Amino acid sequence: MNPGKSPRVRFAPSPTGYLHVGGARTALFNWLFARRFGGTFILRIEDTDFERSSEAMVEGILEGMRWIGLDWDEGPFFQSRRLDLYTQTAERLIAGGHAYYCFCTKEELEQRRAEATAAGRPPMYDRRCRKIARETAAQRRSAGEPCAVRFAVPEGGSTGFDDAVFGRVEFSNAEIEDFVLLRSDGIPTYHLSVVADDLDMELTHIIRGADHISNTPKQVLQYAALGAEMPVFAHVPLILGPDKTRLSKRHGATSVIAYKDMGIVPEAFRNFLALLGWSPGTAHKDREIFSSDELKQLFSLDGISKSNAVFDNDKLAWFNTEYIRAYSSDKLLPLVEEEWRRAEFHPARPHDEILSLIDLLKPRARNLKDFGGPFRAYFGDDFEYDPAAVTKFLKDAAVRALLVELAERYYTAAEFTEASTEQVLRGFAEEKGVKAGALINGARVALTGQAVAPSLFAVMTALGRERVVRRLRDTGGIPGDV
RNA sequence: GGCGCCAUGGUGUAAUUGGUUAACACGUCGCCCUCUCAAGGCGAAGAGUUCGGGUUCGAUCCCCGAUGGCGCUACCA
Repeated sequence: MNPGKSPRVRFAPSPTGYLHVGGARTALFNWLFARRFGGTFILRIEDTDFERSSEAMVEGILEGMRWIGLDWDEGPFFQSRRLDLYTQTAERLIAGGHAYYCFCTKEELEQRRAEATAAGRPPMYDRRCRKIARETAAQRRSAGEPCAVRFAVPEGGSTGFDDAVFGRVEFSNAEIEDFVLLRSDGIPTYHLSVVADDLDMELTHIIRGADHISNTPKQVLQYAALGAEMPVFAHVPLILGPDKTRLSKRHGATSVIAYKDMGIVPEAFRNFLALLGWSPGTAHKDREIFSSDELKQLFSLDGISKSNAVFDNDKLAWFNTEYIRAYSSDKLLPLVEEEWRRAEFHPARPHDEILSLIDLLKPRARNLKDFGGPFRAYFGDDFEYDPAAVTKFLKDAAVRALLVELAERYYTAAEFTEASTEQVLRGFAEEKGVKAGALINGARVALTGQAVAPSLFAVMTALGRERVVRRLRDTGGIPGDV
């Protein structure tokens, strides 16, 4: 790294879709890198493809970044508002003899490309406009003939760069075509706008997806032509779906926000993402859970692996439960409340009771959704009985009848504590000659609607005597097979 | 097709950078615990490092080749 110069990095998504997991990880790595080395993290929106870009997508990207907790120091900058910079850069390139006007139309190019492919030749631009004399070109241009600007790639030799993760990468110039810098409508292509901006924003490190490796030489060529100092390139391997093909909607959620909607805790997602394609190394090889601060302290480019990584939902789910379990109830509350809002559920319990209920339930939570679904019965009376749970533990009419009878024991009991409720139930079971377990399991379903719950007597005291009695009395009316 | 990159159990990653019984985590399976389900505890299966050659006393690690996967191959980014 360049000593004495604090790093400047950027995340530069194009708003043609929501923030997807690959982009999110690239953003995360950039952010981590900047934070680790006291650098600057810049957000730049590459919206020069007017056809496909939209403002809604910009908002979606920002939302995704905020959700995983990535804050940027500069921007967001929009390339669509910086067009002057690109035309100026193109002019500099033309003046220096590194670029030229091309009058070929899109249709002509397509046709020639098709012909070349059919003839088995590489479908590269044949450089015919490169031969047009400068004055002639200027004339045709001022006469109003539409033209694009192409970069004049050197005829021989090769172009390469030292990638911080892949090492030396070299391409023969013969493989690089004279790519378009400025379209005939004056809008720059990606190739031009990236280098113009990366230069203008004085970026020191370009950390981006490995899918950009192949067009990096096009940028290197421009740096050289402009006499500019090259940044350090660090390409990050891609994230694949379980079938090892590029992650796409086919594999389920691809948008980061979808994971929020699925009940994933942002810190868990971030932690999971950080370890996809990066490792803190031997010193921490036995750890998986890293706080944001720890990641900021540990991250470095040389921990990035070279091979693509498969996105594993199971592992993400594991991170999620780890985080939920580790959270204090008041830290978890806002997340749970958001889930409730989404589910249009309005808990009918006082604040402090809600907190202790969260503490009671979180060891069994894998997902924020649990609080809006399976755990509803704890927070209010608006809940449903899980049919599978009913068939499992309440299909016996005798058990149901006993539970109704048991309700009266609790109604008249002197006290209602964890110990006393257990004592009452076990005594009752013995008296009736049934196994306590049968009653306990049945009561669990009657009280919570679920077959899964914390210890029954903890549940009872958490619910309170009034609810327990009422729900047990209603046991007979619970729908399901008897 | 051309060019580039990559290759450690099913998945994510380690391996003092040539010397280990190839480690950890997720997942899977079994047992214990038990009022359910998780968790937890204990244990197991699962890779000889894609394959084939080399270099070396010795290769996961270096070299060559093959195979496979991925990426790029636009007046998209």
